[in-house]
Amino acid sequence: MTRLPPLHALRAFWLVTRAGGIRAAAEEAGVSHAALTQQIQRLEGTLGVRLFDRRSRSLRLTKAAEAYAAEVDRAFQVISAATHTLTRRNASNILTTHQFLWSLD
Amino acid sequence: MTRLPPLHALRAFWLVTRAGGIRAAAEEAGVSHAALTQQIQRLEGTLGVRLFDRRSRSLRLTKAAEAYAAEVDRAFQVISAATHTLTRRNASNILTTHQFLWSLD
DNA sequence: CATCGTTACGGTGCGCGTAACAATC
DNA sequence: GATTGTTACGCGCACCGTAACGATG
Repeated sequence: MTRLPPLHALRAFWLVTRAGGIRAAAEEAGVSHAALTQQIQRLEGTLGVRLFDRRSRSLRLTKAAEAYAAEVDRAFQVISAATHTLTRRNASNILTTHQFLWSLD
Repeated sequence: MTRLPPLHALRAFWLVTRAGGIRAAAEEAGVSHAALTQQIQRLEGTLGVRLFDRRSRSLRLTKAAEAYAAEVDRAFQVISAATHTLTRRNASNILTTHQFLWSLD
């Protein structure tokens, strides 16, 4: 049985865990922090699992979410690397402004 | 530099490569075949790479796309497995009808 | 003529931004 | 008061369905 979570929400989760915070992740990815908050709430809702401990004004991964974050990171890096090798250099001119969001250094 | 393609389009690509055809993939995933066609066109457009050879009325992976399909398959299986272990059994009742689409056996 | 992929056309909810808020350092 | 995450509100297009089409075995 193969069932995927909402992928854009998963991407937001991935960015936040990498950056260590919502606002940092938002700036890196070029999106608003409100968007990331919504996506993470959606992910927690659909999974039925609390992914972050809200402590004061910072986020920390739940124990259950730590292993998950590691696997998600692995998966997105695979996708990123494969996409990069596929499109040597003929892609950047076709991407719309919307795809240019969500690109990190 | 980390840049992700449109993830729903990538998911469609994944389904089609697994099922060996658009209509088969659509039936498996519980979506319309027209939706899959659109997603794959979007993916090819944003990547700037032709992923399938259209021969008569069947699809065959391009040489360039073969390695890509393998990596994409790996990534989605990682996500699927990790999500499954994270949500032992407390998730299925929260999923909306929309998430129930795109679930395979 | 049954089945394939593509195209045409609309509707709707997801994904996003802007702007405000509450809370901690 | 500077900075954090959250909430409120609204907009546009990505995403999907239905229905028709052209083409091949």
